[in-house]
Amino acid sequence: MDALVRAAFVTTSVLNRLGAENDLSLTLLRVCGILRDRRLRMVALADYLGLEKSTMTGLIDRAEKRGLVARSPSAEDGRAIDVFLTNQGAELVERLYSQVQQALAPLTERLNTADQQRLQALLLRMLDAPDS
Amino acid sequence: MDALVRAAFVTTSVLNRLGAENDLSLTLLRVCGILRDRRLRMVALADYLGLEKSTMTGLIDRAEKRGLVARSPSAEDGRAIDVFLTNQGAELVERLYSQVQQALAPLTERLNTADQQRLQALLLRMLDAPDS
DNA sequence: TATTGTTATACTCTATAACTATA
DNA sequence: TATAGTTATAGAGTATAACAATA
Repeated sequence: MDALVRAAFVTTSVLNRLGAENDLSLTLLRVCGILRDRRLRMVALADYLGLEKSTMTGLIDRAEKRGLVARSPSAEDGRAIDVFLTNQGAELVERLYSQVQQALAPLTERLNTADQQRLQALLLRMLDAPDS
Repeated sequence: MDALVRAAFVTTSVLNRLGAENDLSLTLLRVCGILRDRRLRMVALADYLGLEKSTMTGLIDRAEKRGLVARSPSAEDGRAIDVFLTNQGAELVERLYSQVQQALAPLTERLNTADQQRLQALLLRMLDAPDS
């Protein structure tokens, strides 16, 4: 339990630094990561992040102003707004993705390949297990 | 790598919720956790968290106003200020510590005891390995 | 000169409450 | 009535730059 918390802080700190180098807060980094392969409405995005919808408005305002994401009225629901990555945003996400891999490598490579796979398998079983 | 990041987000979200229930931001939760068994000066605290010392001033101001921590001039260095938990702060930390265990239990208990120990051993080896 | 801490300032993140428009 | 999104407001977290006190 302690190890899990420590690992979370170390990992978050790496993501935080990487975000800062690209002028992204951790939250905006996540937003972009979530939108990598999806288009979501404001409320769905807020639910993903555990934030209020009014908070999303500000986040998406700033990301839109920087050309990373765009808004588009939903075709199905006149009230809803879809959010998606622009080309520029998509490029940034791909760049970030490989930066994250590189930045975490010094950590993960302290384990040999077999142990890395064991760790991943254990984490995934923990994260993806059906609700108990 | 993906699993590590996901685990970090899930764990952080649990800590965040627990902090919010006790009116503590994630950062203030960490400050209290760090001070659990130490007394540190402002700069050392800032280094631990990877924050600027001016940010610490605000954080400690608010924590002090709430009676969780206290400041005291360092005996060794006339410039330095030591920060430590008050009795009230220490009580809160102990309460929080067991809340964290309980809140993470649904997650960790998806693994049997042997696998929990394997996971912890792998994480610790990753976190505590000597610099490569 | 360098370090410790604070202050002033500005911006981001966040929630709550009130509002508009659509369902 | 309920839901989706925005706006207004307020407070916390954060960094940068400038400062005073001490080393």
